[in-house]
Amino acid sequence: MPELPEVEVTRLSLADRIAGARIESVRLGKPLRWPLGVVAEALVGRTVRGVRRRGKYLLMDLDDGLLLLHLGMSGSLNFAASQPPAGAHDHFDLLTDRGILRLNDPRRFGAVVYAPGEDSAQAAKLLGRLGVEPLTDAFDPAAFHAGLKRRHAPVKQVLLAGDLVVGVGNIYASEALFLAGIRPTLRASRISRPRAEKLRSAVRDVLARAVAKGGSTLRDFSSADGQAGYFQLEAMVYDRAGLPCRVCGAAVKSIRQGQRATYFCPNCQKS
DNA sequence: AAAAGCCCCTGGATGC
DNA sequence: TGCATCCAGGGGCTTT
Repeated sequence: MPELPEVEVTRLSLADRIAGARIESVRLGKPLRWPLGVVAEALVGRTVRGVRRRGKYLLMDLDDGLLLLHLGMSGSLNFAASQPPAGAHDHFDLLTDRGILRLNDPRRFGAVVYAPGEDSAQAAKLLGRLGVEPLTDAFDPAAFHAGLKRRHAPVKQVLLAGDLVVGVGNIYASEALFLAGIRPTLRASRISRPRAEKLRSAVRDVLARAVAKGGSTLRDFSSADGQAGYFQLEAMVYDRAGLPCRVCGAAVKSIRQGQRATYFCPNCQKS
């Protein structure tokens, strides 16, 4: 589920409502990617200052420290005045004086990490390897092209890796490459400057439009106020294997790259 | 340094 | 109906 648009939509649906909330208690379900353990007690009494996003991480600024949330493959947040009894996949509740923030994550690839201060080694390690934010001016054509030049892997996998540019997951990588007319298997280093600029624009365009549509709800994503996303209805190639390309009518192809499905139009993306 | 695999986990869809 | 197999929006870690 959650690529940059879904995480950003979650943030937008949550930030204003939770800002200023005082944490009263924490409920833990099964362990997520890393067990939060007794550290949960350190959260009690803290106040939430705001919510930022870095790549696919949500960063909750506290009056003392930082709480990192990652939705993994199947996670979603819900923030409401009250919550039903915790279900089998509700693994983290933050009970505050403004409502309860609940993380539901069936596959448990998500994570909650508490960074007590600026010096949290774990947080620094996780955030330190992240590439540039695609929707900011820091995502500039020259640097992006130079980064691609340095990589010999297929461009789809370079986009997914997240160390050059963050936030592009499996849906939006295929979509951006379609918009740019680039074959996903093309080695990143072989992309010309003009095509790199086209790809940069495509990445920004598809991510921004997906945020505007509330993200993509493939099975169960919803924002923190329960809204589904609708961008999946506009997908040009993702999950459309065998169906006609919306531009030229050729059959969309599906291949596997690094154990993930990739979709492209063999006619619109010749190289 | 970069690339390629492996693995974490659960549930839904498909096929026999 | 039951059971096995494959696949799914991510990414950290280990091995080449």
